[in-house]
Amino acid sequence: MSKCEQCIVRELSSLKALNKDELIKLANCKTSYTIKKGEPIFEEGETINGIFCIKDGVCKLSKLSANGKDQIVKLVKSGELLGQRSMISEEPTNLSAVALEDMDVCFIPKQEVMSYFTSNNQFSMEVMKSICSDLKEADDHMVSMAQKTVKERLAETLLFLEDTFGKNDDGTLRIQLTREELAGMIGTATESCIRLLSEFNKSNYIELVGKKIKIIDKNKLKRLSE
Amino acid sequence: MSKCEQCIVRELSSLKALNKDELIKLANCKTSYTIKKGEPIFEEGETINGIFCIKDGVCKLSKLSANGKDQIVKLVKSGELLGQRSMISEEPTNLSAVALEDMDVCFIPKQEVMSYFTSNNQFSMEVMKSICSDLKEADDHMVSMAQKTVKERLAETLLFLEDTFGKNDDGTLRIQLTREELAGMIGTATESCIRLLSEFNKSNYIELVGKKIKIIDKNKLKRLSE
DNA sequence: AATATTATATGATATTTGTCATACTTTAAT
DNA sequence: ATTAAAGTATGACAAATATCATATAATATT
Repeated sequence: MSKCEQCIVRELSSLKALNKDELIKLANCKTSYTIKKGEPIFEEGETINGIFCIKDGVCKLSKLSANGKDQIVKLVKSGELLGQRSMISEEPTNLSAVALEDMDVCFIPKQEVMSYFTSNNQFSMEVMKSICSDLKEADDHMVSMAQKTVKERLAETLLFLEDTFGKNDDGTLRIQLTREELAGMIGTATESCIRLLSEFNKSNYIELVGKKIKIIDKNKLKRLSE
Repeated sequence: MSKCEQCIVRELSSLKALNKDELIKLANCKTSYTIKKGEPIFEEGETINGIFCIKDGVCKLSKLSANGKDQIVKLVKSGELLGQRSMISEEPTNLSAVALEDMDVCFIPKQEVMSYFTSNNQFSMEVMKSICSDLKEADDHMVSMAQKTVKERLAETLLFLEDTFGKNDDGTLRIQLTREELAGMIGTATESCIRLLSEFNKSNYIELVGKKIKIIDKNKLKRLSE
């Protein structure tokens, strides 16, 4: 059982509002474990009795739609918390969380989080702010989906992926998504996604290095996305 | 200056967690006013230093997209609070709020709300829950936008409007939206929306009574929306 | 190593949706 | 009351996107 004090999640998430005593309590009640790429952290419909701290790795939050396609709602990366929404609402989650890479995760039981809510007002405010920020993102995302073309959304998403997850040494996007997953992010058919990637490739906006994607012309993509 | 105790907003919103003393304080610091149909409560980019209580009427929360179309993100009706997101984030709002009918509204200054957050933990939890519920709705809405056809979304939206705002005596939807606004809700061109309404009309799923819409076959619409 | 499976790619085609033009109807303004 | 403006409606067409078919490449399995 490691201490939580130097953990990246404590540094970056709402947990930064916790004091020393609370951190010690936290270290004693958390459970940590690893999740292999492709495995779920939780699935649509489950009740979540606590929150997950992402120490390492990235996962996708997705929802299976009526037509059988998996819509990716959000990517969550190390330093972030997961499951707050469902825990606070006391409702089963509407999303599945599946690891895109091997992950290190901790689980904090609900009881513990609730005790912070009552004892530490700053923590409550931090959590509120982070949910508000999710809400703003979700609204903006919704407007994108409703008003932008698939091409615009693909350009936007590629830029987002580079900004958020960075590049490998060879310049390709560090985060590894299949074409199907990328299509699931922008809300389109896999074939349409592949076709547009080819088009971007031919136009020299991006370069396809096997399955990997390298952004060549950020400005063009940015202009395209607006 | 009226008391807040019997107000519908106090009954239905997070304000139900306030105690007597807090309600008296609230009644003393709130400002109430009316807003005419078509007028804004606030506009995209404004900083919001408090929350609005909707005593009567309905307003639309919308965002102007790059292509000049107004995407309606949410409708807010009497009994609900407005502006929490922006106030808590301490960021300018990303949405405009415009009255769809004449409205009665109260404004509670930020300072006052913040004092409830520190003094009344149950109030904080209620606000958190309501934002979480907005977030869930936004995510679901996003998936709809991404995965459903315009026809499915129109069917879904018509059912939502009847369920949420009810019917007039003649069976038409109580909430009065222009075709452009309805198109703005489902994220499509006004002409496409009108065309599909005509189609639904011909198929006897709905009846167009002038500008008003009357749902005839709920089940067919429900099946269509899935 | 050989085979099966999955992911990526592309063509052909159908369907959906947007755009532009125009007419008609209702509402607002003078 | 007349005119202007805005909202509703529909046709014709273009553009975007999905679907189905098939080929190839990469990966996993035996």
